[in-house]
Amino acid sequence: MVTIIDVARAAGVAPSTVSYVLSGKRSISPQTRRVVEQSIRRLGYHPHAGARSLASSRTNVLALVAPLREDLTVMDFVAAVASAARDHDQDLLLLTKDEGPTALRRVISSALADAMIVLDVEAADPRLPTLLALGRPVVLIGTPSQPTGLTSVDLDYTAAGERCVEHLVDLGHRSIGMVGPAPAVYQRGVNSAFRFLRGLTDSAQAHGMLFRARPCGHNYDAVRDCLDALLRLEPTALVVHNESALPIVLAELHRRGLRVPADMSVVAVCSDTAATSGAVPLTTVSIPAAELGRLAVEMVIRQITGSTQPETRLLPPRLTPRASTASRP
Amino acid sequence: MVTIIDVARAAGVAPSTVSYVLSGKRSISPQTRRVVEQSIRRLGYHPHAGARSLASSRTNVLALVAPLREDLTVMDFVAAVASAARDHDQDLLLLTKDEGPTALRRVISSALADAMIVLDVEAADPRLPTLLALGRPVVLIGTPSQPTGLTSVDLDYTAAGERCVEHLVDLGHRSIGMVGPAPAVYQRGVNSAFRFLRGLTDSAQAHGMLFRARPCGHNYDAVRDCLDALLRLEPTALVVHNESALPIVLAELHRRGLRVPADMSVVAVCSDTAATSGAVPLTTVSIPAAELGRLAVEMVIRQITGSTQPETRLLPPRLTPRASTASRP
DNA sequence: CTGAAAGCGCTTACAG
DNA sequence: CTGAAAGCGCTTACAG
Repeated sequence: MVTIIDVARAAGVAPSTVSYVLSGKRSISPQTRRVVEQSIRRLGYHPHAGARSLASSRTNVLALVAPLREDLTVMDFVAAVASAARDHDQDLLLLTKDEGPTALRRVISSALADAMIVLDVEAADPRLPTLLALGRPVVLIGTPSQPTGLTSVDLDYTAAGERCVEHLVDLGHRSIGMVGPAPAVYQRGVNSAFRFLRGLTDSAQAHGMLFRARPCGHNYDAVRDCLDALLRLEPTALVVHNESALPIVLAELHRRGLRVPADMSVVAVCSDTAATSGAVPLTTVSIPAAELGRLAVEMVIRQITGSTQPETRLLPPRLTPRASTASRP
Repeated sequence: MVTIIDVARAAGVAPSTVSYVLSGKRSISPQTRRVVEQSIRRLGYHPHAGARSLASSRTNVLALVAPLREDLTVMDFVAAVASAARDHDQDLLLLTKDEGPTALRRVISSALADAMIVLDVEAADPRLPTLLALGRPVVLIGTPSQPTGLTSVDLDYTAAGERCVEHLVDLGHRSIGMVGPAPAVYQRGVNSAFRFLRGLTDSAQAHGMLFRARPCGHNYDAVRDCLDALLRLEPTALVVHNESALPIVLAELHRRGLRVPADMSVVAVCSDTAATSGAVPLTTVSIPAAELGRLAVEMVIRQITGSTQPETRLLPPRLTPRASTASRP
């Protein structure tokens, strides 16, 4: 292995000088810098991460705690965080949600990472106290129901609900049904589910609209039952907050002879990919995974480099009208 | 931070003894072991990963190089590798495919990981020479077209193609259409695409069946065109090797008044989740992501701990009959 | 069965 | 603007 001593010898300088060229922590004469950089390149030198971490107590590694279920949105977040991390010269350690609080403690205590980004936080999440106790830089993607003293970023789901209703009001709709996340999601206390529902409900009421919401599993029977229940109110529009159920919902509307958007408008909350891969491009409030991931990395790095106050950042929703919504039939 | 010296002091032994208790690399008296383990627990000691890596030249970290696109199967692989890694007390560093060969060199040279698991290898993959030159433990998930001197695991796609045809032959079908991966997949030279097609083609010919295959993008227009082309042969069965296009294919068959399986049998190559989330549970040859991920981790660890010969391991396909295939109409 | 000590490859005060 | 040296927290021969 090529060490800093090899580079120093090749460049005719002290190892510390090589270190300072690399870190930029003190001024180096242009000639010295040039010679050192040349040697680094010529020898293919890469600093030993462990040695660096031992000496500096910085790993330049971020840990991402993700729920590794089959879910395109999760994949979006992982991709966004990975790419943002690299843009900031950080590597990414991947932890799975089911490893629980002990894994977080282990990773921080053994100096495998400097900071954590945590996806899919639940209402009474057992990792929250641990995260707080660790006293390390943390950013949650998602919003816990209680203030936790931790920094978080999320889509403003309340505003997203309102935005959906406004869009449908503008199109003249008077009755809306909502296909929600699976019952398990509500049981786990995933806050975004409640906030989106709240936004819809309040806004529907404010506009004097008929509104009914149902949780919905993502298998055929669950979707059929859900639609049976919703269609009793004779809605002319459906809001779907369940990416996995989405294709089934569309297939089932079709089966019932309800054309989108002629007979039924559909607004979905999902990734743009999911929205545009079906037969009819869907009007969406998209989950800005790329932006949230990037933001999370930036905020966690700000915490690493200087101390900051815990804050909650909610991104405003953006509704993109596509072919699945139209004026009330 | 709690160090090995703190533990040693608390237990009244030398630091080296604590180290040996942890590693099990020499015999320790039961009393000493007990006292040391107690101190470790009481103090909440976690060895410093960097220090350990520096002293032992082992990181206990595996690097996974994944294509982070929106794809449930990729997610399956990532989840499988992550969980298998933890079962072997390894942590996981996540690299993205688009970081290219330099990232691999960087990670190995700077001792961030001991070994690599690489997904989504292409025919003329620029990472292959680098991987070989690194001389580190590597397992590819997928099969390069040329023998590379690297170990790999994959589904036996040729056999998978044959299996699909046999299943349909048994049901009396005489004409089969195949909805393939996107043209870009063939252009990238993803070997599994060619091998699956080969298996289908050869087997169809051997059974004297009509067979036509088409690559297919995963948007509505592409699917419509693809089906237009395939249906000219009046197939009674479709094999779909394109998870993203799958829901669109089903929707489009429906639109054309073709009932599954009454008018058209469908066999899909995809994850079980994708197969069972639609209105009709699909007959599949499933991609055994969990098994492949686990196997890859085991093989790479075998390489780390003792040297081994490069080998290629192909898992036999398993066809699961579900509701989407039936006897020829 | 256990200890004392060298050494892994860096960073960073200390000194000039 | 640069160097010599201590020290980060482990592991592992060496010794007994």
